[in-house]
Amino acid sequence: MPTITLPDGSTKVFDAPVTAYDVAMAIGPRLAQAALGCKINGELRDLSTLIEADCTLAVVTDKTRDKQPDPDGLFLIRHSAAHVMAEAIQDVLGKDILLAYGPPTDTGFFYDMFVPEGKKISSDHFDAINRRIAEIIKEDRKFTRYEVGSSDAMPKLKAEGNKYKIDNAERAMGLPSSVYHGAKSAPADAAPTRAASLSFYATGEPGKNWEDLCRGPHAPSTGRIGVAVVTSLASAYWHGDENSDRLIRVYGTAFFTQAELDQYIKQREEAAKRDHRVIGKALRLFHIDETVGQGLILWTPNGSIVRKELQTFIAAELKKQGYTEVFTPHIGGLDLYKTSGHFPYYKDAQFPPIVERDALEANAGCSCAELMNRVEKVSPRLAAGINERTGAQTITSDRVEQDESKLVQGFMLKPMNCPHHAKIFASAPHSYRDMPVRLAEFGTVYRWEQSGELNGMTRVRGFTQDDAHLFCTEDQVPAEIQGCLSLVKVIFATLGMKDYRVRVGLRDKDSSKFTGSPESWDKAEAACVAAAKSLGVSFSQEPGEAAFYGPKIDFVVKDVIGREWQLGTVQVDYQMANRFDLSYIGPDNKPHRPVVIHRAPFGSMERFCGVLIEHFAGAFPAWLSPQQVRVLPISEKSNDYAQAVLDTLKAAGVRAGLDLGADRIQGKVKVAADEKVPYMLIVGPRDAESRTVSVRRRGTEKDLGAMPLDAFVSALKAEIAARRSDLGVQPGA
RNA sequence: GCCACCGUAGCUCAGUGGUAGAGCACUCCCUUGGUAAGGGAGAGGUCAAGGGUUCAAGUCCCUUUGGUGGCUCCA
Repeated sequence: MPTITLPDGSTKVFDAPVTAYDVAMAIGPRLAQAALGCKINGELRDLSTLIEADCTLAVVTDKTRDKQPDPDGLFLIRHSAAHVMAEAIQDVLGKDILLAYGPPTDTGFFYDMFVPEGKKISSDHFDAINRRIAEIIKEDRKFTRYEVGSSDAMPKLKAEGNKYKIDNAERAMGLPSSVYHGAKSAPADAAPTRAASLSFYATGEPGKNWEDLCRGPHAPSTGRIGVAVVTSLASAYWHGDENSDRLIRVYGTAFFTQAELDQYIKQREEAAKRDHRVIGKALRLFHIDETVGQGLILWTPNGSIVRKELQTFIAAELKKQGYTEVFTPHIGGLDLYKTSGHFPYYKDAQFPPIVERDALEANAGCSCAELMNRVEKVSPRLAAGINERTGAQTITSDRVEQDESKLVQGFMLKPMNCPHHAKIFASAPHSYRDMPVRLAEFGTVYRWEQSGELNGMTRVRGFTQDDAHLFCTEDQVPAEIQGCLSLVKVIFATLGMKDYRVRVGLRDKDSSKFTGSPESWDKAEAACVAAAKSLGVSFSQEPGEAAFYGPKIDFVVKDVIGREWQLGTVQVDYQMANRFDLSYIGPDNKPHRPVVIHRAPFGSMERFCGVLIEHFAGAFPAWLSPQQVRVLPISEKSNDYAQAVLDTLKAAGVRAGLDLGADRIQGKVKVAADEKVPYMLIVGPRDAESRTVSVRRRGTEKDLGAMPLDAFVSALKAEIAARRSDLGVQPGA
């Protein structure tokens, strides 16, 4: 006799087990008709689920109460659409395509599948697949769930011979895998549930229509999907394991209506226009040249202005916060990075070392492997020093070369700035009275990112961090973290950036893999959490995500196509001072280890500017715009006055341009608008006579009227000085 | 690094084995026009690079290189 509690708090009592559909029907036939599934005790389930015990139940339809598309409803139809797409693909390309795994995602769904040798799925097949999907939807076949006991299920699957499904089933039942032997094989304790039976979904009648091993839930029938299409292809590894089978991941999406799908496609097209790679090319902000190298940004004059203004702004804020600026070279000796620990542990992520010519000649007979060995080994003295200071076998004996004459010295393009900064700190004695020491540098670093990961300005191989290292006493850590975050807050607020989130990486308390005392960690973690809270944006605490040397705070933003990029980071480091033997003299007249805070709140100028281009869609505020004003004479008759206006603007320090082209004014306006110049000054004979300018602000349809040139200049200068994020200069203001 | 797709004028792109194309930008001429492109002419190409098939290759095949989407990675 289940008593069912509905979302409004009311209850319905039934004297026998009922399905969710029956409950919906009892509420109203129109609801039952609209129902796609249900949530029982908060868990999304099929509409046909039989309810035998008391529970809370919400009927899921295509819309929420406030008439928005229901995410749970979308989840249901997309999960179902994944099945329909898989069936369509097998109909078009053959049953020998083996299905692996097909879940819904935020924007649609995908299905991973194994395409046998000699077969191919390409975008040429999309039309045929989409036609078949539409047919299956039109057939409006019911999704029929049936369960098979574990003893019967495995023979059934083995008979079907799809090893991926067998693997999925074994995982679901907590059995050891009989077919997957990858490194990422699920450990026994990772099996969350041991299902007593397996569920299958037939798209129609079991045994007659297409079916798939699937946990569910699904929409009631294919007709309820609305509209579904296949969108793109990619590859993916089985269980994300690169040593395992490579599968084809087919992406698709589904919506309740064609109009919603059309809108989604339109949104994607609009977003693509904001892409920093597109805008960067159109507005000539940066250039990447294959002869220079992949992932290496050439900052063209326009982009350089944006970057320089940003750096000037950041540098001014740093100065207010008591930072001192330093400069360090782009390379450093190998021993520096052996001391810091960056080499050779992260050698795969670095450009290979630069070895002196003499050393190369002396080792000419060596194999490549032996040469690398001689480059990577550490001298006994360096190893002994590090091991003593870190109180552990940080440099293991197999990495030490006793015969120092065999060691090959060299340099590295620096992957990080901290070793150089540590050496600056160590170059002079420090008293506790001097602390904290805050060393800041727009430091350029180089990392060997995998070629497939490179992306415009957001993932590159050479980039300039807005880096600084704060050398402080243990007590100063919380205040310094807070300082880093208030800097982020000021700059994001100035730029009008609100859409970012914060991750706080905490240690895994059950692990012993961290350096520094637990008390220090607790204090630093509390300080990170408190600082993150103070930002007033969404933040998450992620245990186990700390670096081994300390907790950290990361700032994450999304690009126009929804990919997340980590911008800045603030990391507390209890290890570096040990490795570099850093110290300050305390009030007790004894040396103490400082704590180091690494912080690059905007990550890199490259990534930050890339994100900024998308944030503003290329329409920068006046203070950042490569060209702030363009003077447009109505005709050649006004060229002299236009030139005088330009000279006045330039004398005032404004970045101004002049369009003396043979175009009519309409053409000049169009070009200036396309180039997203903040202010156009249209000048003709009338303006020349009264020494005024007709101001047309970016984004307005017409000019805002004439104003005296001097008034415009002073208003614009004020706007620039204030780093306003919107355009405000207008006549009469 | 892996898989798929792509690379034609400065930019955006047509061109399915038979003489290399368009629009914009650029240069010149006409037009002197008050707010999102007036008109005309000209110039501009090793069709990413290399190799192969073919009487003939931008087009088909192979290799290299770069880009895009995804996977994996990211101190």
